[in-house]
Amino acid sequence: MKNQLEKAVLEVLADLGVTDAKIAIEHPEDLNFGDYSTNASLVASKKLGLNPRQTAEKIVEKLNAKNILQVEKIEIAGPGFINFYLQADFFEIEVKNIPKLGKKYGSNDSRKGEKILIEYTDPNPFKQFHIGHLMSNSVGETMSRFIAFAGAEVKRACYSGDVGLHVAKAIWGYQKLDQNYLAEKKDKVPVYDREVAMLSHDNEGAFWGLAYTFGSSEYDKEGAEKAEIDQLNKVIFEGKDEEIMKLHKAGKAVSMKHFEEIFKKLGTKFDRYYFESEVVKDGLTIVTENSKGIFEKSDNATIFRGENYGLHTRVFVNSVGVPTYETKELGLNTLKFKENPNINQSIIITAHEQSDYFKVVLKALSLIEPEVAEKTKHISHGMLRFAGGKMSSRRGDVITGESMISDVEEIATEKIKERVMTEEEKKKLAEIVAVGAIRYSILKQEAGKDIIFDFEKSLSFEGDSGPYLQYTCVRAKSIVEKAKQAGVIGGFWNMFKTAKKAETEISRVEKIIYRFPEVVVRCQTEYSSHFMATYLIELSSEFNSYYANHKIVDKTEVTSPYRVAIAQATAQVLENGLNLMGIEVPEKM
RNA sequence: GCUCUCAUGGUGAAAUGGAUAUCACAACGGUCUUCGGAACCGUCAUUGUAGGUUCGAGUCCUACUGAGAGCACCA
Repeated sequence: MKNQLEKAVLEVLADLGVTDAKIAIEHPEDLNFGDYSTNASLVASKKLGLNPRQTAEKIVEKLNAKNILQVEKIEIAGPGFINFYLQADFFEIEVKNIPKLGKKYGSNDSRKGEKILIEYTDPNPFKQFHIGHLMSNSVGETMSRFIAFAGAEVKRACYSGDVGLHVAKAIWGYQKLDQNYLAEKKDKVPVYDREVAMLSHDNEGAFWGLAYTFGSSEYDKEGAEKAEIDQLNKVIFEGKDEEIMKLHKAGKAVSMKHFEEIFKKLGTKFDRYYFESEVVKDGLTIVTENSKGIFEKSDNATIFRGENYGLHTRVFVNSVGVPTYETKELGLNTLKFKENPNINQSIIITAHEQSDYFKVVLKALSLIEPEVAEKTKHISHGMLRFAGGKMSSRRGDVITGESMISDVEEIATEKIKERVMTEEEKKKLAEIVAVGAIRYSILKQEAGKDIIFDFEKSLSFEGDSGPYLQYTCVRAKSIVEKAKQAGVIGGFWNMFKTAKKAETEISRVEKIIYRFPEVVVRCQTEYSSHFMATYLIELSSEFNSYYANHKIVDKTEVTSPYRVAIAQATAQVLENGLNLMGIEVPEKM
C-alpha cells in the first residue's frame, strides 16, 4: 500500500513538473488524520512557487483522477498535508491475512541467503553473571531473532574469558579462602565475606564467585598478594602446572554449567562457545609474527599506536610477555572467519563502555586482515545504572543476574498465589512472567541508551510492561477459544467465510494492526527493538479498549465473527512481536 | 586535560525535519465483579540555557551548563 501511494504521488508530481522531490509517505501520528499521509505538497510548493495548500489541491485533484485501489478518500489538512483514508476492505483483508500467515506474519526476506554470526552476553567463568550480562543477552537475543526474521541464517556465539588476570584472582582466592576457612585464619578474610562463604559453601558457583571477590580485593592492596597473583596469571597462561590446571578446569566447569542454566531460563541457545584460551595463541602469533610494522615496542610492551588514526593507544602484549584482551580479540575474530568462511557479517554486542576499545582493535584488525575487519561490526548497548547511583543490592556488591530473576519471580509468585494450577505450572508461569518483565524493561528503550534502573518502578507488571503484553495476548487467545466453543466461528477456514466485516466503523485496532511488518523492518534496519515495544503497547492498549467497549463473543450478532477475527489477529501479532523480543507467552496467567 | 555519548511532566520512556509533543508509573477521581481486573475511563509538562539554519526544530549547526563513559600493560 505504501509503495502504491508513493508511486502515485511521484507520478503526479512529475506531471506537475517536479521530478527530484524527496517525499515521505508516513502514518500520521493521530489516527484521525487518516491512515497514510504525505508531505509532498510542502516539499513541492517551493519549486512551483505556490503556497502549500494550493499545491496540495492540485496534487489531490490529480490523485483523485487516478482512483487508487482501496483508497476511500483523500483530504488536505494542516499546513498542506495530504491524508489518505483507506477503505474498510483493506482492513478486513489484512486482519484475515494475519492468522493465515501465523508465526510468519511480519517476516521478510531482506537478508535471505545471508549467514550472520552474532556474539553476545559474554559472561566470564569464575565471575558472577551480573545484570550487565542480562542486558547484553536481551539485546543480543532480540537482534538475533530480528535478523533471522529477515531470512538470514543466524549463528549465536558466546565468548568467555577463561584465562587472564581475573582467573588468577579467582584461583588464588579459592586456594587462600579455602585454607583460611579450614584453618580458621579469620583475620585474613573480611568478615562479611566469610559469612557469605559459610552460607554458600554447598554452592560451588557462589563459592567461586566469592573467591574472585576475595582475590580481587587482595590484589588491589598492591602488596605481596598482588605479586603472587601476577605470577599465578603467568602460570595459568602457560598451562603446565597440573594442580592449578585441575582447579582451573573444575572452576570453569562449575561456571559454565551455571551459565547454561541461566541461558535456558532466558531462552537463549548458543551454537558456539568461544574461550580466550583457544584464541590467545593465534592472537599472539598475529601480533608478534604476522603484522610487521603495525605494532611497536614501548616500555617493553607491544602496543598499537591508535593516535595515528585519531584513536588512542592500547597495549596488546604486556611488559612481561602476557597477551592482553586486545590480542585475544584479534585471535577470536580471525578464528570466527576461519570456522565460517561464508559468513556475510559478524556482529559483536557489548556495552558501550567498550566502544572506543573496539574502534582501536578493529582498526588494527583492518590493517592485518582487511576483509575480516570489513565484515565485523560492533554494536553497543547502554549500561544498567541505578536510581540510587550505586550498583548495590541488599546482599553484596553486584546484583547477579540470577538474583534479579529470582527476586522478580518471587513477586510474580505472590501474585498468582491464589490461582488454580499445579505448583509446577505456577513455577513455570512465574519464570515466564519474570523473564518477560525484565526483558521488556530493558528492550523498551532505544538500544544504546543507559537504563536507570529502579527495582520497584522498572519492573512494573502493569501498563507499559512485559506482563501487560503477555496478559493481553493470553486474554485475546482465551476469547478466541471461547468463541470456538460457543460456535461463533467453526474452525479456521470457516472464519474466512463467516468473518465479514458487518459494521461500517473501522476500529483503532484494525488501523494499527496491519503496521506490524513495517515495525519489524524498522527494528531490523535500525538495530533497536524499542520500536516494537512501543508498537505492541499501543496495540494492546487499543485492543483492551476495544474489548471494554465491544461485546466480542455473541452468537446472535452478525458482527461477532469479525470481532473474533480481530481478537485472533491481535493475539497473533502480540505473540510474534513478543517472540522477537525474546519474551514467551504463557498458556494461562 | 583530551575524545565520545546523552539532556523531554514528580519518575521512567516515545516521537523519519512536519499537524494540538505520545505512553506508562506515581498521585487524585471514576467504571466495575465481565467475554479473564495484570483491565477500562478522566485530571496532571510550551523538550537544560542562549543563538543560528529551515516554509516548519525535541530532532540539524555553534557556544554554554550539567550527567555518564573511555583514554598503556584489567576484561
